[in-house]
Amino acid sequence: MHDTDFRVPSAIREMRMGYFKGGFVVCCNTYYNRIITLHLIYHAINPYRRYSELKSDEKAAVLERSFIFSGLDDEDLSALSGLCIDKSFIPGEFIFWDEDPPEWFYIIAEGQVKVVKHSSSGKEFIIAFFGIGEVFGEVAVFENNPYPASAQAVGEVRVIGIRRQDFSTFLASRPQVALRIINVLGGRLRNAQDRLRDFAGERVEQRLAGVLLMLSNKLGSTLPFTRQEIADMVGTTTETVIRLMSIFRERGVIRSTRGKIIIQDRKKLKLLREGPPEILH
Amino acid sequence: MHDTDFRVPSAIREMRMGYFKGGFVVCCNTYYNRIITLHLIYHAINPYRRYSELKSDEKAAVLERSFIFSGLDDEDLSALSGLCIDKSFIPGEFIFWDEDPPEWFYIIAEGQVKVVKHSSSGKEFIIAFFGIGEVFGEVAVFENNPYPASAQAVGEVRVIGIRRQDFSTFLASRPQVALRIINVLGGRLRNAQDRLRDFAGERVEQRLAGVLLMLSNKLGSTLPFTRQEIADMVGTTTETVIRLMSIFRERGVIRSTRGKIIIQDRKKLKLLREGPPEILH
DNA sequence: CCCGCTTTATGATTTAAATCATGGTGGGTG
DNA sequence: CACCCACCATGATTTAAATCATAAAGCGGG
Repeated sequence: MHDTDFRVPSAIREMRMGYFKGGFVVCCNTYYNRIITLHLIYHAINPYRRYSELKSDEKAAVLERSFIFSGLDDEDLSALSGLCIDKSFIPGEFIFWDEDPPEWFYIIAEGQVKVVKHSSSGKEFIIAFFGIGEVFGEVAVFENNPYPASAQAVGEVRVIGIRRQDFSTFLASRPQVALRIINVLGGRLRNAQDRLRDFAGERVEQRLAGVLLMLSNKLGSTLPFTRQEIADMVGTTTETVIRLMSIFRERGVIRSTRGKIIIQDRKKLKLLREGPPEILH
Repeated sequence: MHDTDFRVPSAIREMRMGYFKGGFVVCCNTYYNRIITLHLIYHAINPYRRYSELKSDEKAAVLERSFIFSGLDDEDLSALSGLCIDKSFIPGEFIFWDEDPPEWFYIIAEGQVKVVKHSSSGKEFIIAFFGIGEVFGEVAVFENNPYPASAQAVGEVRVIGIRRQDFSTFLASRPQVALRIINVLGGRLRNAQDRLRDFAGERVEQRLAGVLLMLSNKLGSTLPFTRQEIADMVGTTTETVIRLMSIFRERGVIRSTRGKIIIQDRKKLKLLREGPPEILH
């Protein structure tokens, strides 16, 4: 692990006034005669980051692997890859921050990225995980509004970035790419709305089951997450996740080791997501 | 209300048994040897609905008023309006159901539409309200997946519909419309993610304040909703909303009459949304 | 190999909100 | 007009989950 290790929630919990802690600056803000705590978290810039390590054809290969650009012909691909730069990030480093101006649009070449938001009380909520070939930061870029959330590297990450303006002009003359983007956005919107419904109506047990299923659809049956991270995705506390996971384990739904969860029985998990077990009695 | 035949939502089709209760039909379905109760709602079809009441240029006028199509020239507008039909719906009637195949893409010409989802326990959750000039059902259409939620008329509603296939071909050659749609989807995605964060991290009081603010941004300071509807948007119970609204009223944040809420003090509402009052002590 | 730190684990207590219960109110309708 | 029904209101009770507390198990580094 590098010397810059970022753990947000613990640092924020007891904050009242601005201070530095573990690479972060945590501050408070007065607003309408009341004190509202805001957390602005700075991060150290990776001193070893280098640009333009990938050759143009390597970039094109990455672009081609992504859903959005996979339909382009060679000419368009090379034109686009000429616009790209690549950046690498160390584990835990933030690629952009909530409220940052939307300069870049990113495609993941290597590693995984989590997109998070912090509630007013400082709790972290993981909106999404993205893997190789997926894009992120796109909403802000297309709307030309500040990023609506922060993006953080999970493990070593290498991304390809395209400037907002360059991408807009590229897009204006490629309707098929625009249609792909509409597809991606539609899928994400649907996903977000499903989760919304779950949050509004369902119990934590069901939401947990839903998140585990969603993750295993994406990553297979072995999930490299701690209970803490799962809790941040489900929107609950670590203790509650640990308790429920213990129950799941007793019932043979999952197995787990430190920092890893193995899903053993997807059928049972689906049942848990669907209905309250009380119906059985 | 007119009593006529039912249109059966596709989710109901594979149900085994069911019974009526207070306007609902409660169905049971066997699934992995367990009984899961689903509450699905039948509705009457408006027997008086007529098609093609609007003339072509009236349709064009509606299209032009919407954000998505406002940039089109007259030629495109008239081409598009030729593809449209219009339908009217009575209060409470469903325009489409969750899981229905996505045949139509709609623009609201008159009235308001709410998009809802039902949780596995049958509770309704209102995902969004749309007014004149706004589109809905678009996610399903672009993805060619079943509608992810149901759309229900609030009051008398008239919509303009475009067939999925027609719209796709129209879109393929109009990148500027595609860009508009990307914008709209982006905004909705951002909105959904904000709400997700709120649901995960914040207390009901804050979520209620957030929903009231969101609605008043859209509709002005007089909101034509019952406590029940607000509860469905916040994802809580009617009683809780009534209690909190009473407190809000005592504090001078809102006034209300039957089925109507008047926002008196937006600043206080913003405070309520932001932070837990405990910080004061 | 020990020390410190993160993760996992589990019990006890508290609390926010759901649920249950009961009653008032206003507005439309036969 | 009286009746019903949807809406608003409030109290009492229950419950799911957060919070508080404590500790064991893994793992990594000096």
